Amino acid sequence: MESKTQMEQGSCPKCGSPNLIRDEARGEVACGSCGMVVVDDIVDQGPEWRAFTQEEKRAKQRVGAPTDFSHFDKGLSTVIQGYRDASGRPLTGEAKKQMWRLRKWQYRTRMRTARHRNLVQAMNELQRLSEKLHIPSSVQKMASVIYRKALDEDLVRGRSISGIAAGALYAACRFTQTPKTLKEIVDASLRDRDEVARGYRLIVRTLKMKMPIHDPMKYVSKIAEKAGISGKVQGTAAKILREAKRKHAVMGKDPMGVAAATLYIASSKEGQKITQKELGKAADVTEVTIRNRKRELVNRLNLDFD
DNA sequence: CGGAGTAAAAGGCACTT
DNA sequence: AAGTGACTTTTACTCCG
Repeated sequence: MESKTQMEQGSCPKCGSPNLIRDEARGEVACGSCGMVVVDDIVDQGPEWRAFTQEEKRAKQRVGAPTDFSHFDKGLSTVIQGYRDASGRPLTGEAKKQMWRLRKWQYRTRMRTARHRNLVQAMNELQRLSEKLHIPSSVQKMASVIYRKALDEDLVRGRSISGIAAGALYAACRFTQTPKTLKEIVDASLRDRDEVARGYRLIVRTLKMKMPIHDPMKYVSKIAEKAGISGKVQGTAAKILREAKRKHAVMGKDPMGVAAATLYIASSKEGQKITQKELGKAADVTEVTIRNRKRELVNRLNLDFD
């Protein structure tokens, strides 16, 4: 990841130095002399470009850090504190009570706006990811509900919004059996695999989500479409897969590999041969994996295979 | 070239410390 | 968060038709 920094117009409000540095990667402008962060909410939401093909998308894609709202009040807010007046005398009675109420409300509104800003950012990220990955809006909605819950459970504190958001989206996909791999989401995300996976795991654990088992069936049509395989072959593949599931031959294996292998068997059975290489490319697995799954399936299901 | 198969390296994941 | 161990996939290679 590249971290671009450049000089910025203006001067530091704290020390007056004109030596301001703009850091794109962190999304902030800081003073080069005293280090004070002057602006920390440079907006960098989704991409400003458009792409019409996957290749173009991949080529144009860059990585940039999201807006950092860790200082949601930009360090400028005043905290009403102490029970003394301006000249240092202790407050009494009515004034003290009033002060307490003020503080309470200030605290509440502050929390609310913090939460609100966090949500705005998270929703933007969910929107961006969903669009990029062509995720149905119902699933996106579910992801935002999950994110809200995660926020209420205080799971986001100390972690990145985009990481938890990507985790929530993956959770929504798994829950609704939407065929998206973790890898796909990670590739679209600003965060790395570890972070997204961690977020996902955390969400599943704390929200006690009961995930349906990863069903290779869901990937059959997806891979078939990508590889240009006919519906007839898909049907045959589905039949093989059902039988395989009945014999518990698919557990613990990469669902993509299993789906690709059944499609391979089905297509040669139907006389519409497709190479393992092509199939592997569509399913994002290697030929070896397809071979291994294929061998396993042929053995377990006693299929006759030339 | 497409495919079968294998050993070794590398990659998840569920677990502990 | 880093280490461990069982397990899976990938890499790289050989051999076959």
